[in-house]
Amino acid sequence: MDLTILATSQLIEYFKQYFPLDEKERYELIRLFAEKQVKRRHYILQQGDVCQYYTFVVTGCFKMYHVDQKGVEHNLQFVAESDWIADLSSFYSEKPSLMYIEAIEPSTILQIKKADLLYLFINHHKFDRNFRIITEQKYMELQNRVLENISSTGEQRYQSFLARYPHLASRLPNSQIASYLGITPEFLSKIRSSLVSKDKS
Amino acid sequence: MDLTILATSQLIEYFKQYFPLDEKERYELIRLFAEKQVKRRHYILQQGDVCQYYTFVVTGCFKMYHVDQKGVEHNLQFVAESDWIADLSSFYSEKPSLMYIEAIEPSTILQIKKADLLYLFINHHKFDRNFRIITEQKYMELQNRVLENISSTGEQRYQSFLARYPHLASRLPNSQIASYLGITPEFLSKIRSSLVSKDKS
DNA sequence: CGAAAATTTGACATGACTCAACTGGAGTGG
DNA sequence: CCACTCCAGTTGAGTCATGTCAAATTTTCG
Repeated sequence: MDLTILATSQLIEYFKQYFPLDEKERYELIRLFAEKQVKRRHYILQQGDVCQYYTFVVTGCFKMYHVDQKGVEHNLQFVAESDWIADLSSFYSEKPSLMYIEAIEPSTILQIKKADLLYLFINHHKFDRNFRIITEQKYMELQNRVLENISSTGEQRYQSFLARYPHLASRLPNSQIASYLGITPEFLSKIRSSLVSKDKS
Repeated sequence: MDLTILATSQLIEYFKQYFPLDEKERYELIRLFAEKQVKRRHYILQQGDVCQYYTFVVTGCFKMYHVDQKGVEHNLQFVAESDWIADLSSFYSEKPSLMYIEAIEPSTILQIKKADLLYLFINHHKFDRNFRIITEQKYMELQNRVLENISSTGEQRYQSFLARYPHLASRLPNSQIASYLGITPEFLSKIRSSLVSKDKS
């Protein structure tokens, strides 16, 4: 049995949210996306490498992060089922990435190479549209995050993260969430214990 | 003389960076984008209104900001010549916006309505591609900003802003830059004076 | 079960905010 | 051309938010 077809059918379902795909388009997805299993703590991108693939997460969960000069990790994003991940800047420029993309859970992914994605864009312009819409949605999310970063305290950002991404919050260690919020794990721990005492009162 | 054609020619030049346009496409741009003059301190979007237009800035400069419950402004972005501005979230959902978009300088803009933009996407798929690329680039920029927000001090973010957007920094009052960076104007002033004494030594 | 990782806690240090007072231009009107 | 106002920017004192480091505790997973 060809597992790729199973995984790809999830990708096809995903695209149907936006626009129905015809048979030729479905065929191209099956042909151009390669399935891969990734173990927990394994990388699909490491700092210094060029990001070669645009990745669709079928099952599992990843984090993309940067490591600064002091060796501290800063989580830029988490992605789980039916979501996309790539370091776009490295992917399009073909320059070494500053990021790591690491599996937080054992995961199944579908990957497409840059040349194949460009082929898709040129020959099936529906994908230009799909990726325009996907990117616009991610842009809005990111804009929201920036707004919170410049206007809210760590406590407010934490509560907002819990409310917005409950499916992620329950799967992630707090230290990872702290890194995403831009605070230290110690400080997040203090926030959490102060929330507990607020709840009681 | 039709000034719209002059302004639109700048828009056409802008699109040429990505892909050349044929005559029909140029004609559609001229037909669907409306030129407008905006005076300093005037708004093209106010909180509570639906964002009706996707706006291309021909000359001048705008800021998009949110006003929180305490009445404090938080600058989400600045845009100047040959750049785009809209509250995408309100534009696509047609729900009231939480943002203001205000001219910082007397400006000339070109605006397109949602229905006309969708018409463009459907009938000239090159624009799906152009806007996919534009949004991808803005996404990368925003991702960079998030990374700085969660990993750097106010001083580092200020220096990085000066280096990355010199054409904006020279035109903006410091209080506006402080709001963009997520710090108070007083604190930015202290950062600036500490940088001066560092320079001397 | 045991080792390693994650979380909590406390003392202290620093970044950043608040508020209020002061300074120094950039208009504006006489 | 001067006096006046107004607003952005600066400065200082006190405070709050968050970071640092180290140690204790709990949880996770092999």
